[in-house]
Amino acid sequence: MSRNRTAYVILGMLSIEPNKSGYDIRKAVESSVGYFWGESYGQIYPTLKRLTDEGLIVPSSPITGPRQRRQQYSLTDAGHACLREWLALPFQNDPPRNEFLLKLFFGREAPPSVSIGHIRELQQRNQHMLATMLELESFANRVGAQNPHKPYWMLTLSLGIALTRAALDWGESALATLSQADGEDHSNPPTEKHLA
Amino acid sequence: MSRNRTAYVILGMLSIEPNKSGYDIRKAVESSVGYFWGESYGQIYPTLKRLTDEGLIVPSSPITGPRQRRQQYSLTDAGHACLREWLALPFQNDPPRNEFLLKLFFGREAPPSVSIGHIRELQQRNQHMLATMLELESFANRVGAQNPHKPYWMLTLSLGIALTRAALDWGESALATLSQADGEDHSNPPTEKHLA
DNA sequence: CGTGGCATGTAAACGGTTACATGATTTA
DNA sequence: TAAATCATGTAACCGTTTACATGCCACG
Repeated sequence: MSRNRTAYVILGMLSIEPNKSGYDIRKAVESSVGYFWGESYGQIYPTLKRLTDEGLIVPSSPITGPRQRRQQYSLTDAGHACLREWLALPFQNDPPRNEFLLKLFFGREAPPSVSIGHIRELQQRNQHMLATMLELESFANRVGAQNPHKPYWMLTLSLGIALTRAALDWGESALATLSQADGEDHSNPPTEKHLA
Repeated sequence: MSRNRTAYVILGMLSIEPNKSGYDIRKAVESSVGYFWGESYGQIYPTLKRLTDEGLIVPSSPITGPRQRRQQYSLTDAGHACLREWLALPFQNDPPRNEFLLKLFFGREAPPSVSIGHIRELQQRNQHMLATMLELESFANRVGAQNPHKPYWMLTLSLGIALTRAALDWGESALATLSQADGEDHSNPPTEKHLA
């Protein structure tokens, strides 16, 4: 039943702003929902073709020949309806896969410095993410005050910001905990046995 | 270069407690790291065979015939080393894909009640998750006080708890925001046009 | 003895990324 | 016109899930 989610990303982006090419869509995804969703060209272009075949989108501007530059698309009424239908369906939580937490969970197999290093790296990435999202937030506040999508965009942003802040707080105390343990507990990692 | 992550989950679980079967490993994953990692049998069993071929694990108990019941495995020294090597490698953050946020981002395409419903559903799932994790936490505190893995397990748990709490807080205020908007703004969702 | 659940395993399909190929446009 | 970059597209591969097949064991 459930179709490719990439299709709905495309429909959604075109519903916000018509006349977008595959390239445009990719860019828009990256710069708006990039912190919780990713798409690759290898997924976008075939899906654009499929959606066209199904009549959910239409090529809107220059159709000059194969490999033309900047082929743009817009939603049809059917496409619009399809998007709304999907929106009303219950969301699935995508299977959780957090390699950072996985390594931390098995952390006792290695010296504490390994886990400490991972947490420091996580902190850096989160600080960077936080800065990006705050920038996006203030940008959205300055521009487009009356954009009807804005309330929803701000909601997604504020969740991202809240989660990242919580993670940063956690990281601080986790580093404190592990540094302390590192000082006390040196025999922890079970080192290679010296067998013949 | 990078091999299947399932392999490391298996190595990690066997490093914590040897003599586990594929079934055991699946159960252990579900009940310990289930809130940030998932594995399916279709992934575990082939990987067990491959790891055996590569000498990273060994079948430890009854080898009676094909399809024997409860074939168990343990780590070899090579397997142990392989696990530690992987632990020290930088973690990759898995591509973010949050369908809830995606639907919320496009939320203005539908009536506010749709987004409100999704957020309510999210709140319920998160409350359930929080309860599970808090239970796990108190269990870990009661039992296994001197388990050497415990500090690391508690760290992963506390991050999960912190993130879930942050999400719940966000959900409350998001519901308030949207309910308010729902009252004021009824013309928002562009409804189906009445064309012949 | 037979039924239901436990445990193992496999094949096929799927969603997605990666790497590559290619044309078209800008810029120097 | 040469080089760089923009934009489109495709084929191969990969990890994972799903559905199914199959025996084994416990329990009525």
